[in-house]
Order: sequence, then structure tokens, then C-alpha cells
Amino acid sequence: MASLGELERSVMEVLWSRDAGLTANDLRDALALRDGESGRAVATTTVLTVLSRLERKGFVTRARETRPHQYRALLTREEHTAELMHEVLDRSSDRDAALARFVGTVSAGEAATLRRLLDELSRS
Amino acid sequence: MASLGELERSVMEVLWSRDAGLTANDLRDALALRDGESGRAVATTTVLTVLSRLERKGFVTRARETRPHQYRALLTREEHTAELMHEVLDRSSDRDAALARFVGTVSAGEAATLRRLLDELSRS
DNA sequence: TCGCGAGTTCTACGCGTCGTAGAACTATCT
DNA sequence: AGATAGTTCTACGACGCGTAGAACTCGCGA
Repeated sequence: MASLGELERSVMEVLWSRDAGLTANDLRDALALRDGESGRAVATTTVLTVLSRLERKGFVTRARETRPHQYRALLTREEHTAELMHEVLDRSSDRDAALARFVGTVSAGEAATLRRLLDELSRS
Repeated sequence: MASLGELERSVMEVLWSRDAGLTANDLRDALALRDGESGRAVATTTVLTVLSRLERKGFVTRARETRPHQYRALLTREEHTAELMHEVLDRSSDRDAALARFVGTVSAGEAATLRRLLDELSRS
């Protein structure tokens, strides 16, 4: 999976935080709000450029029917994260050893979460 | 953690595959062998450049005492992978949900591995 | 001790990506 | 048909990376 730049990531964050389709202007406004005073005020065309790139990279689809095109994320944030984790794992030659390292470094709470999830998995 | 380019990754692969310290020439040779006919024959200076960049990025240390400097990876490949997985997970706002997605998409064998690892974890 | 050669650092270029956005084009509504 | 909102095209500067020659340094052998 291609990786994301700073602004590209921010746009994805906004798209993930709302699951309705958003327009370029919605996104421009959301970005302006999100970063508040700190001052990321980008032009609408800028947003449109990154949206095109995100579309090309397969992160975003747009509805071309409606006139202000509606943009939405193809995957949920969690799906995206899971996919990235798999990708990282796939690059490792010894997946089990890597998993062992990973499990060895998760917090106690997350270990519990993992146990519960695996439990549910085996029960179904 | 900074990300790696193509050649940078190849160099790390070689360093990970042998745990002794390697010199730039060792690495040049190993890269030439690895890719066999397919023809990645890089100059020693090229290797040295990427080694410097890898050092700057914190992936590699070098022993400056010996004259042909000895380079070695700072982390094992598994540690590196685990760290990347954490990094990915840390970017997610809902870690548990992301973990759930991840667990939901691992193979049966890996699920078993995870159970065993978590078991060992709780036993210690 | 002095220079040679292996090894290292410096410098640089070309390409690709990303943030950035104006200019040019298109579609819609009145 | 014209104004206006929206979209695409084009472009530029910065930066990362592959690539490697040029310049420099250091230790060894004469």
C-alpha cells in the first residue's frame, strides 16, 4: 500500500471521522477547524489535488454524479490499520518470531483484549 | 520511525541476515550475490551513502575503531517489525477496534500462535 | 617518515512524491 | 446566455532516495 503524506493523512482522518460523503469544501472547513489557530488553512484546490492523489492510490472513492463530488474513504480506519499491520508482518521473513516480539511488547490491557478476541474467534 | 527506500531496505535485509558486523564491501558483495543475474551491482560509495543515511535514521550503528568500519543493525528484524506494528497501531484512534480487525484477519495458524504466545505471557 | 592505496566523506544530479495553489475549463442555475 | 461554483490541468519548490564521482584521511610498507 502506498504511504501517505502529512496532508493526505489529515484528509483521511477527517474522512474516517465522518462516514458520510464529504465535498472538497467540507474537507477544507474541517481541516481549518481541526487545526484551529495553529493555522492550516488550505485552498479548496489543494484539497482537490490531494483527493485526486488519494483516489489514484486507492484510499478514496468519489461519487461523480452529484455536482459537488462526494468523497469517502474506501476502508474504515480500523481496516486500514489492520491492513498496514499485515503488510508490515508480511515483510518479515519469520512471521511467528515477529508476532512473538509484538505480543511481548503490548500492554497488559491489550494482551487481555487479544485474549478475548481470540476467544470469540474460536467460539464462532 | 522513518521509512526505508528500496536499497536501504535491501541493505537492512543483509545486515539482519548476518549478525556479525559487516563492511561496506561485504555489503556490496552480498547485494550483488543476492540479486544474482538480475543485476543490482552498486558501487561501494553508494553502499556507504545509504549506510550513512541508515545511521542517521537510527537503524544502524558502526564501529569506527576498526579501519574498514563495521556496520550492524540496531534492532533485529523481528524487533523492527514489532516496532512498526506498534507504530501503525499507535496511529489508530481506537486501538482495540484496530486489534479486533487485525485478529479477525490473521490465518488460523497465526491465531493459534497468538494464543500460545499469550498463554506463555500470562504464565510468567 | 613519507607516500600509496584502501576506505570514508563530500557534493551533486536526476527522479519521484508531496504540499501548495493559480489558470483554465466545465457544468449548472437563473 | 452569463455568472458562479466546482473541477481539472499545470506547475513549482522542497525533500527523499538511488546513484556515484571527487576529494579527503588514515595506516602500512618501503
